[in-house]
Amino acid sequence: VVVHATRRSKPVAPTEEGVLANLRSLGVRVTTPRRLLVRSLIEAGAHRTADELALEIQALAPDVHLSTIYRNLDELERLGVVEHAHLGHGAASYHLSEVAHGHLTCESCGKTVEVPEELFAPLVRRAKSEYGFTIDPHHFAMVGVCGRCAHRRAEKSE
Amino acid sequence: VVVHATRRSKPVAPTEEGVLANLRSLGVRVTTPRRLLVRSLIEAGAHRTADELALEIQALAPDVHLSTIYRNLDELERLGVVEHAHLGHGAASYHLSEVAHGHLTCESCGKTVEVPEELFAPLVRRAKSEYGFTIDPHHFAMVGVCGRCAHRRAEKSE
DNA sequence: TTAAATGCAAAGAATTTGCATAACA
DNA sequence: TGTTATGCAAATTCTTTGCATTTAA
Repeated sequence: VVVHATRRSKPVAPTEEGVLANLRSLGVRVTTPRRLLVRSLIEAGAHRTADELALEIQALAPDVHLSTIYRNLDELERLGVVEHAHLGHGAASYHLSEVAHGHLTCESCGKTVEVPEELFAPLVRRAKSEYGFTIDPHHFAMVGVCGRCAHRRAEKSE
Repeated sequence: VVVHATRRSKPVAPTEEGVLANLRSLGVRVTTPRRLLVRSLIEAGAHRTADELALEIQALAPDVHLSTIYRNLDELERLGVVEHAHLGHGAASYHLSEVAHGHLTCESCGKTVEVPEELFAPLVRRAKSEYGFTIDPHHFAMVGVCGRCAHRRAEKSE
């Protein structure tokens, strides 16, 4: 479950045909599994594990194998069309590449909030100047506790 | 490999007997596997995967099983003596609980730099005020590229 | 027609669990 | 002595790989 916590001037929403045309231009063949994968990623509008994508795709084409999905996600990631992030202890989450953003994942309810990259700016800046380290703030989520769960916990302990 | 990038007033270094006494006081039995695990964690002074700990421990007591190490790490974590962090795609890293710190892990060379928690302060503050989200900055590393690797890459592309 | 992509089965890492046995307190 | 912890084997979860077959271009 992903809550989009930020309104920003959104890029033109990717379309299935647009993404596929892009793939064709990169010399990648357009196959049924790929078409369905792109479709699921667009419709998801959020993060999906390989397994979740498989379920959606297999509803339309039962033969598409999980390994094909993994292979295609890797391929699309190599091409810069897709990214994955680690939002917690379990499986990786995949989503179409868009405007850079970070992730806050609640340990308690599992929800992930997307936040604008600029929240990470001070951290990124200091890591660079003090440690020479260039942070990629997208790949691993910051984990913690969301407001609702914190509130619920506070009530419980009263 | 962990580079300690920060000098700070360090807490009293934990000793094997100290940690074990603490465990005893918590009603936990002191066994050979536990003693060796605590010893390895202290001597490591750094992050170790369960596997690495197993190798060190099995050099002294070959029968200690990896599952015992996982169970004990879980147990010690529940007691607050140990913490784990995800520094990249592979296995989790375990270390004794100490002063809170964050992790910067280089995707290129795999080295991890420990940085003081205060670097995360602005991010933590804004996540709290703008999204009601309480970040735990220790559990997942920020990944990126360290200065040395960035430098090496820059040279290569010249 | 032919290189690229697929489905399937099987392997692989990391971690967890069930259970009979061993050992701390 | 009575739990608690252990060793072992087997199961689980997530992901990758080898290979014969199919398919897009």
